[in-house]
Amino acid sequence: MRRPGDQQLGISKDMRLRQRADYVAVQSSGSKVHGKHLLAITRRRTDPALAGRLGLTVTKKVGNAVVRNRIKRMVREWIRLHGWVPTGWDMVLVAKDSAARQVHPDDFAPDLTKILRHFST
RNA sequence: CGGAGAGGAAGAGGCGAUCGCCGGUGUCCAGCGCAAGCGAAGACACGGGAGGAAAGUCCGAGCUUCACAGGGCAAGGUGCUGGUUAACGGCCAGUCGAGGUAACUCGCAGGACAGUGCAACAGAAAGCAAACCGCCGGCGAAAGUCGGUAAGGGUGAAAGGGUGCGGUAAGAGCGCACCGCCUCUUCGGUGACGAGGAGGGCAAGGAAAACCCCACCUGAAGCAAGACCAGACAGGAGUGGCGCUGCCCGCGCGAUGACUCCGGGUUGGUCGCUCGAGCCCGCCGGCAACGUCGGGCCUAGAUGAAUGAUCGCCGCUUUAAACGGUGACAGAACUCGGCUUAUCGACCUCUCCGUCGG
RNA sequence: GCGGGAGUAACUCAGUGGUAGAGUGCAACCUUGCCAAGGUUGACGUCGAGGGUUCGAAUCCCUUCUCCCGCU
Repeated sequence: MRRPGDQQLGISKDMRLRQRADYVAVQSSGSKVHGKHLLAITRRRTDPALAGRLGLTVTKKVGNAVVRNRIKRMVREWIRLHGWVPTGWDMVLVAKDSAARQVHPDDFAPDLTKILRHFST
């Protein structure tokens, strides 16, 4: 049971993008924010009360399976500890080649704080 | 002590805590049911959660579909022998050949008197052999010419047994000895083959990772296979056939059906999906690979795809010291048996060679 | 995950055991008052990488790397 006031840190299945159609919808009509290692594409959901959803795209060009998994885990962990995607939004993060050389979740902090600040404007 | 060879086993170092992710079991619970009971979503508790290569997809199988069972051709694969296995191109033991002082390692290791082709250039001649130079003999004053000759030179990757002695005009398996080769044969071995004996008197070269021949093996496709549920849509044209998909035979199916093309709709869910030729220990059989039997264990099942992050202590390591680093190759996708490739730092066992000491 | 295909000059491609070729491009020269076109000549290459078979390998065999395509 979650008590009122607690910060929610878990991420369930309805807080992630899980269908190809969702990715296509965000990538075709969302707005883009460039970072050093990441590209963010954000889009408002139809109902602003729905939970924020995150999708991660790391192509084979970036690295092998171990590298791609590590990038996803680091980015997902940082966002989980910093409030996740705001309610009512979808966001797709695309890793750039330089993301493969990062070794710690905080290495993505400059990009991700810039991206999260974008939601408030 | 130094050098070398063979094999084995384990590893994001260990313990604890917190925040998360994935699925499993149990409890509570809406609801269904007369009842026994079943049990959605969610919450809580308990325990589980990447590798030796999970990789490349190079082989072999299970499983599923192609209506059923079959014969022939074609195509492809394997290739010393004997075992092993569900099967294999794997593994084990041996044979032969090559390399190494040795331990040991490496080998696509059948057939070239079944046939067809190939060998550029060079060279006189390259596959029923052949006389350029040379050597020897006859004729001739000589140039030369006619013959003999494969020991020598030269060409070539390769020149039709090798070495030695005899022999001869010079030579030549022409003769002899040893080695090689071929045929027959004795003994040992399941066999590959080995050890010998007798004879032949050299004809029979290379290459089969050229075609091919021989022996053995193979139906095709693949979990995106395939089965079911829910939902959506709009039909039209053509072909006489279609099916285990290259061909033939045989067989079967077939006009509200089949196939092809155009157009339209969907891109959801459940099952398959993890208990299996499974893993560990022990006895016995076997040189071994492996097998019989007994006991114990349950060990990821995701689907935009889960193993991560933070903190404390200890260990290792870099450094003057650390608040630094924690390693290499690399991430399950139906499941097994192999092969191959990538790779860090240590550890253990056995063997060989050299040196010194006893 | 499964299935299939390709790597040869700067680019596009031939070459299927015997000296690596063509076109475009590049450089120099000729032609022109100058440029283009045309002509002549030239440089161009670890045949993706490693190992093997063969006297000899781009070609045959094995291993490996990179890229591309198809299947829900």
